[in-house]
Amino acid sequence: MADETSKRTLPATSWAVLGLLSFGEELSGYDLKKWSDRSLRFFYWSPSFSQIYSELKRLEKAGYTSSRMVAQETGTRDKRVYRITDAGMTAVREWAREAPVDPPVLKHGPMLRLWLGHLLEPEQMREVLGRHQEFAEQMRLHAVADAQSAQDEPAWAYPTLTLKWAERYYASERDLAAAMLDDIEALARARAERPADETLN
Amino acid sequence: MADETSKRTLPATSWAVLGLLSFGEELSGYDLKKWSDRSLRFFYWSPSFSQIYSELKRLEKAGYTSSRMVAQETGTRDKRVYRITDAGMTAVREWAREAPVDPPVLKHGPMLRLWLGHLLEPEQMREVLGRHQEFAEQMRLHAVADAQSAQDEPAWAYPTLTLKWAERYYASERDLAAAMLDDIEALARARAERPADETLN
DNA sequence: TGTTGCATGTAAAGAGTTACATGATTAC
DNA sequence: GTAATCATGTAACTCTTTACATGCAACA
Repeated sequence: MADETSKRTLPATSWAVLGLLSFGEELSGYDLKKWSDRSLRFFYWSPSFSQIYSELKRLEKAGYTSSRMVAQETGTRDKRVYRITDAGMTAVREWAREAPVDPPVLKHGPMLRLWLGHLLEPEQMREVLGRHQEFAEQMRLHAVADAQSAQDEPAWAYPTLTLKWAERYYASERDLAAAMLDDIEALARARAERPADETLN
Repeated sequence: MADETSKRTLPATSWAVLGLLSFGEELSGYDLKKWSDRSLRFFYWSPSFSQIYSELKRLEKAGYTSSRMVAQETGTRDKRVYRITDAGMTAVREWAREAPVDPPVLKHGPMLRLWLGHLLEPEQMREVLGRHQEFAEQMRLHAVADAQSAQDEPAWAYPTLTLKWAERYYASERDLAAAMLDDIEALARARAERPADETLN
């Protein structure tokens, strides 16, 4: 209920936040940001705090969540916790089952640089790829750690599968960088043998 | 020259468009969109026409490109073609060499769905992954085809390397989907043997 | 005393998309 | 005739981030 028309027009990020609540827990905006950083982040980027708060407002307006203030015994500022409603559960289930799946979007900063290899020194290309290997390995390790802390919770079975996917994804990213380092070496050797082609760089 | 302060603040998309021009060709906005679809798209999404036109305006204002109108002999509407200036070449080289590399950003629609597996039927998960496999394979084939049409052009050596990277990347995406299909089967079997855990779904 | 973590939110700006408008040419 | 391709651009809108504001508690 509440605003029926907004149902179809919610952006994917709203559904992601509602999805986080669909596991049944009562969470604050702050909690949601943390959960998001440990799950969504590996395959769907993590929204900023401010966006999470505005998504929560939108979801509540749509009747998909309800909230209440909780006084903190320890003395810190009171917090507002959110819970998914029946209408929200119905809506997110319907979205998950019926909405068209958005194609994956990749904005790969390191590749954008290497694509402009004619403007770089070979050493700079190696550095970009080396840093990317480290980044990918770090992400892989975080995915492993987060998957471990969720294991054996039946409710988290599918999130755990996506973390497993992420672990393999970042392992592949790391290996793809290594393969490209080899390709760059091969290209540099070929150019050294036949240096007539130096039209650019 | 022109607005020195805008140099550092240009968004990555501006640099991507300027990068497209850094290979030396004189191109129209329409051409740039096509080039973008055959290269950037595989690792950095392709901006819309309207954004390309506004980026070109911004780049010209910054003094990084110059343009001229060209009358079409065949009778179609006149077009405006853009060329990179010396200042633009200097700026894009400096950006490529010195600006911090943005970390890769992934928004993986199919994984967002599967992460909400508790809201889906197993059949729907298989369908999402099956479609994703097809998507990945199509992207891989496009990357192969585009790499082939650029081969042996020494100026396109690095773009060709990134297309090679893309070919492997999409092959990996395809294989990762297959691995996840197996994981889902294994999970379904485990649940069938021990159906006590049906707390959700 | 200063930093980190918890906790929530507003305001402003920028990035990027979709829809729309226009109009000629070519191929079916 | 009508669909597709070439070709450029504006307007409105949405998404998303950054910077800022506020304030307590624990810890070093």
